[in-house]
Amino acid sequence: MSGEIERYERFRQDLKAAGIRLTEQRKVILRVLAEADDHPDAHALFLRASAIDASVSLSTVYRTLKLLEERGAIQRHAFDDGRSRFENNDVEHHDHLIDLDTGAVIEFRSEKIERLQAEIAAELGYDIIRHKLELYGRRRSKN
Amino acid sequence: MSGEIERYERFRQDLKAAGIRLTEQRKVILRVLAEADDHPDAHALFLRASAIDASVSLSTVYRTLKLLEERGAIQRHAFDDGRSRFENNDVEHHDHLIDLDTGAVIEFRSEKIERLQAEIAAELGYDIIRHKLELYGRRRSKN
DNA sequence: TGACAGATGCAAATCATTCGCAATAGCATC
DNA sequence: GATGCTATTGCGAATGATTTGCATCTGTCA
Repeated sequence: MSGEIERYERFRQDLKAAGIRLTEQRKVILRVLAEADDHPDAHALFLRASAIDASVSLSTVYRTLKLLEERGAIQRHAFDDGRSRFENNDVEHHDHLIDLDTGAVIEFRSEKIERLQAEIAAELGYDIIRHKLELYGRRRSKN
Repeated sequence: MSGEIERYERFRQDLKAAGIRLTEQRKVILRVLAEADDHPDAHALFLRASAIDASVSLSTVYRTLKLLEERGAIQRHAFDDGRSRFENNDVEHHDHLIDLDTGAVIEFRSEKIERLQAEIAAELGYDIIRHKLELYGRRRSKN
């Protein structure tokens, strides 16, 4: 995927433009995030970053994640397992289906559901800022 | 609402049938839950229960909540504010719209969305066990 | 190259929740 | 109604994820 490099560059530009220092640790974390195509939690990202540069601390991982989340560069998800999981925010919006047996996360998107949500909120007098749709399911047995 | 008394009785019967002791503390917590028509967290429930019977501890509130959740008598929700909120499980299934400014929780239900979710899961080869749909929004300005 | 504000690592602090343990109290039995 | 066994309780300590205080370090820009 060349998308990873683009992603990394986007992170980089984004921080630069905001006058935020591009430290060695941040570079490593940005790289790890850019390469991630799963939904890692803070500790997993810390492990991946540490493997590249041992000077990266868990605190900095948390601080950087918060920074990127605030700038809208990544998304934080709170699935039902307690900790937060992160994902690049440059992809098209989608929802998640979590496999209850394996913990696997499958992404999907339904235009119809998006539209219905907006309609429902409007009826209730609200504008949706964001939403969360998670399906928890089991693989359908093929009998 | 006379529903509260029925609810309380249902909790009571449920625990009794399972051979679980009906302690003074549990009675108070069951009552508080039966009376709740909002989505209180553990600490809020603890405060309400303490007001009735000071001998109720936070630990017991947590233990009782877990007990009732496991027995399917109440539902646990993990909105984006970190802690768990609880709600009676005898009401019709519904989803939630959370007011980002006030924290208020509005319940709604859409048959269409329910159906679409099942369709999507089926296409991906899954059966939905449960799902979570939360809309986070702001009151629409009336101009 | 120097200066300084922003960033870092570490350890300690939070916050919600759980757990260990000795003391207590349901509840079935006598 | 008393007795005994075990589930349950309150307390405080432990946990796990995340945040924060602080002394030290390091980008960045002049």
